Amino acid sequence: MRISDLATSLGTTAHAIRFYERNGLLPKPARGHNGYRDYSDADASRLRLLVGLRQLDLPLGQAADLATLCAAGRCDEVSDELKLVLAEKRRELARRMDELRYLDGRLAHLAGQLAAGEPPRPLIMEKGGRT
Amino acid sequence: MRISDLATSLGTTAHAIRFYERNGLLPKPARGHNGYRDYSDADASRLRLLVGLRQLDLPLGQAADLATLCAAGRCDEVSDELKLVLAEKRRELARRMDELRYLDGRLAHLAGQLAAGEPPRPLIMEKGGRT
DNA sequence: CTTGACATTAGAGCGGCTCTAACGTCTAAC
DNA sequence: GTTAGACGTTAGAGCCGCTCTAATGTCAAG
Repeated sequence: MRISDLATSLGTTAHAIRFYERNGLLPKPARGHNGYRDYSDADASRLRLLVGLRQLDLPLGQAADLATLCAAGRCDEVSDELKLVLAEKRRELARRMDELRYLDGRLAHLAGQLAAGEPPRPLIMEKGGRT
Repeated sequence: MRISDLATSLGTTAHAIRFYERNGLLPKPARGHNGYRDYSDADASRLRLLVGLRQLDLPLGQAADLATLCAAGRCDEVSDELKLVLAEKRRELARRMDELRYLDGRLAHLAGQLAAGEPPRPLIMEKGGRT
């Protein structure tokens, strides 16, 4: 299987796959007589796991480590690790959502001020303003 | 006013301020006899606006442009521009929140599967799997 | 034979800082 | 007068995760 077929089938790009390989996150695949990368099914499922974990927004290094572990036949350990990782990820996500909600509140407030012709106080201080 | 006083008073860092200057986003301030940067009140309020806009998560370049415009005495134009920018930003924020919610749903689902001892299907395919 | 789509590589670029190294200068205490 | 420690200066590398480019090679179809 060639690189862009693999990329397409997993919803990523050939560029990204080469990037992973360059950075040692994927093993170097076999090469055809022309030098093109030739991916086995095992290569493909390893990459599928990596891509899947990335889609869960795990850091690339962590995703790669887990994919490696699973490729080494220790998928059970991956599952255990994943339980912890997912829980932490959800907490992080909750924090992030709070931040976004807070920011949206600020934007809404500011937009209201601007619409009413008020000066956006937190941003612009009047020249002579004493307080 | 020296750089780290300014930084502290605006909730940013001396590093960041120098970074802005290096990249032409802020004018070069006066220097004391020792070569230290010496910021005027006008410098400070310009930076305050820049920092404030950054806290609204506007892109740095855009924040700097608006701060420059306001420093040039055209704060009214800034207000007008800001109305549009904020509206777009809120739409972007809404999209982002949707993404996070979707991701959280996936994580929750997957965590449930793992807790039940099921294989995390979208990630790991069985060897002999025919479908 | 040509066209066009694929492949190869190393390396730069993105945003927005953050940090480092290697150095100069100020202030206060002794 | 000297010393310690907190500040300042600079240019440049590092972070993340790609994304894109340039310059070149290979292949299948018409």
